[in-house]
Amino acid sequence: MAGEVRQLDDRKLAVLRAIVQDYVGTEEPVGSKALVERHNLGVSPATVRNDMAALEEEGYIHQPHTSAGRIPTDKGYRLFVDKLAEIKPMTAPERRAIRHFLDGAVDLDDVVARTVRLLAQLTRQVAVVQYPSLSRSTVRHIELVALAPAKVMLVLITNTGRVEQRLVDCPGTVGETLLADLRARINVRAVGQRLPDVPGLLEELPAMVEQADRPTVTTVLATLFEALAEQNEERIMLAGTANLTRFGHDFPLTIQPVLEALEEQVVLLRLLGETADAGMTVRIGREIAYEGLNSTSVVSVGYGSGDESVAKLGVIGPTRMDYPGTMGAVRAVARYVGQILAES
Amino acid sequence: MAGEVRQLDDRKLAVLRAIVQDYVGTEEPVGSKALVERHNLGVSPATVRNDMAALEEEGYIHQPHTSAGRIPTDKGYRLFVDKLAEIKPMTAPERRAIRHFLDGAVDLDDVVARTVRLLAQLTRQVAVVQYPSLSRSTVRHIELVALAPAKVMLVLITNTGRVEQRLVDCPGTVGETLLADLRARINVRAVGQRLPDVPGLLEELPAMVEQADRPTVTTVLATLFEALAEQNEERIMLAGTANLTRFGHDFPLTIQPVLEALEEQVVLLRLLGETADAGMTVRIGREIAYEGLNSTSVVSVGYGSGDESVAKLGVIGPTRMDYPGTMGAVRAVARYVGQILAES
DNA sequence: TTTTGGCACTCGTGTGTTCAGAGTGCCAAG
DNA sequence: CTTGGCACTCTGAACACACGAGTGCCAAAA
Repeated sequence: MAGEVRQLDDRKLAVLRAIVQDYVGTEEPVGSKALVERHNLGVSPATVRNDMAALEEEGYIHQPHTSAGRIPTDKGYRLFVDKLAEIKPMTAPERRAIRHFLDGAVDLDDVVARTVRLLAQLTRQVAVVQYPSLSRSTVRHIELVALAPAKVMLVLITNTGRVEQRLVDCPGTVGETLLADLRARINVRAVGQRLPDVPGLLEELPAMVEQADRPTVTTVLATLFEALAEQNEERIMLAGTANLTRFGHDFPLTIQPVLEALEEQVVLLRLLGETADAGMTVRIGREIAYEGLNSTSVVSVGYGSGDESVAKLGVIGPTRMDYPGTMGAVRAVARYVGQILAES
Repeated sequence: MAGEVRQLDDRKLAVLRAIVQDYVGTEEPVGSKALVERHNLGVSPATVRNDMAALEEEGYIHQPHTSAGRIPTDKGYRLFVDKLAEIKPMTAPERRAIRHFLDGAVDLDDVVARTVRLLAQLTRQVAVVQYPSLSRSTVRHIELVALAPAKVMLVLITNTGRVEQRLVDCPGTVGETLLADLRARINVRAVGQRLPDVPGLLEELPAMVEQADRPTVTTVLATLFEALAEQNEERIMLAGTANLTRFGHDFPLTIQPVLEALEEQVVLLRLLGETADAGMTVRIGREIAYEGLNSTSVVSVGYGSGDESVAKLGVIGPTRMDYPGTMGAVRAVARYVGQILAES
């Protein structure tokens, strides 16, 4: 085959870039004449028309009706994002605003709440932030408290500031000595470890205590493991749904499936879950597995306290979105949230 | 004045009722002819027209344009709700479905989540459920745990299953004896009490410990009081926003302010807060204080584990909603949630 | 006094027509 | 390969027009 992807010369790429930029700006199909007027391409409309024909042939753009301008296709946006666009860095005032906005947060809930609102405001789209998930974070402290002779409260504190507690009904009375011993043994092994690794590190514990205490220890550990494994606890926060009103002109049809998708935590979690661990992920239109979101694009990225990403955040908007700007905002916000988490 | 509210005779009321019912069903202005056809009023269209003129005179209905049918005004809906409508009880299968749907809940979060989804589905509108609020509930247990020499974790467990925890930085080292003493004293006084009453009951505590420990005790208590008072923690859960797409035909204009309002937890909290403690509250259109919701109606009611209402839940929909049905669903769901909470 | 039928009037909606403008594709010349 | 010219297509706005639903009013009937 003479090149499965026919090579597009530079000018054609420039034309595509211009089309994307103009269409994102005006929301209207863009014609050859308007193009040469707004961008100094140094060629005539006729030339641009030829290029457009080629681009359409390759599936990067298409026209709604015969006598209309061109609109980028999903494939066109894809090429734009991959090859033609630079992530737009935030301006200094914007960075200040972000910092200022996030610095006021008092606890983890507040950090997430502020982040999601900020992101929605910055991008003027729908923002989604996943709570720092247990499975990626590490143990800061594990506490055992006797509430009654055979009742123990277990508290798990993670490095992301999350606290989980469980009540444990033990098979027999639990002495304060045993509890203190257990507490010490658990913490010395678990603190600083990633949550999924903890069970493995505590396997040997039952064997280390007196025969009589084993059932108790096993019970406590079982509850702890359960708390550690609790994947259901992956929560998500949403903001900016009002921005959906700026979606398109053909309203209810476009917006309803999106609203429905946004109500399904499961869908959103999977959406964020598919984000690459490193770098930013952009999914465009049909690339999105969930059908209801087929006319949207998702820009998402991981964030975390160290270099490690502990959760994801992102933005959902129309495929016709300002990719460079959105990507810049998403990246910047993720960074700052990471810093905030690291500090606390 | 010869009666500031002119008496409307029975037939006029029947006409109003018919207008409301038809308009809710068809979403289109209803004319005199259509009315006599669908409801057997036993009079001619001309008579109905006279009644309509009277109703319009009194402000219960109005016509969008000269040659159109009539639409109920907020005042008309108000009269309908107050005098003309009976709350529609749930059918047996519906009740079974509600019960079945809510019975699977595993914890408080889950109860609220299921409730709000159920309500949205049942009414096909936007549902709002407030978490059982701290201020109405009572203390089940308060726990103090030493995490470090001068660091104490405070855990507050309420009868509604809610858990709040706080880290306390103490002015000096905290001995285990002091902590145990404090824990016992606090619990003996606070357990079973309503949250707002607790501070008053613990006032005397600092005076009961040794001089040297007073700062510590004061600090711990301050944090506890803060947690108790935390009104911000009044959380809300939302579902059914996709139902907004069935709002009206003049889309973005109607829906945007509503979406914005729904994002403001504060607005929703105030909205629910204004619900009467006993009985169901229906607010219609302009009766709602918040401007963005002026073209909606809110049906809300308190729910709780005992006779006591601990929180509110409700539904937000277009003023043109099926009031009897919505009120029936809201009442039924509130009852069942109350039962579920009482059981757990 | 209330109800009813009749009638003229109003006005929104849907339909068809026209027209201008934007945009294209193609072709032949530069 | 680029460009200007040209014929062609198609949308959307503007306009006219007829239809029909619905009204208000009035005089007669109950």
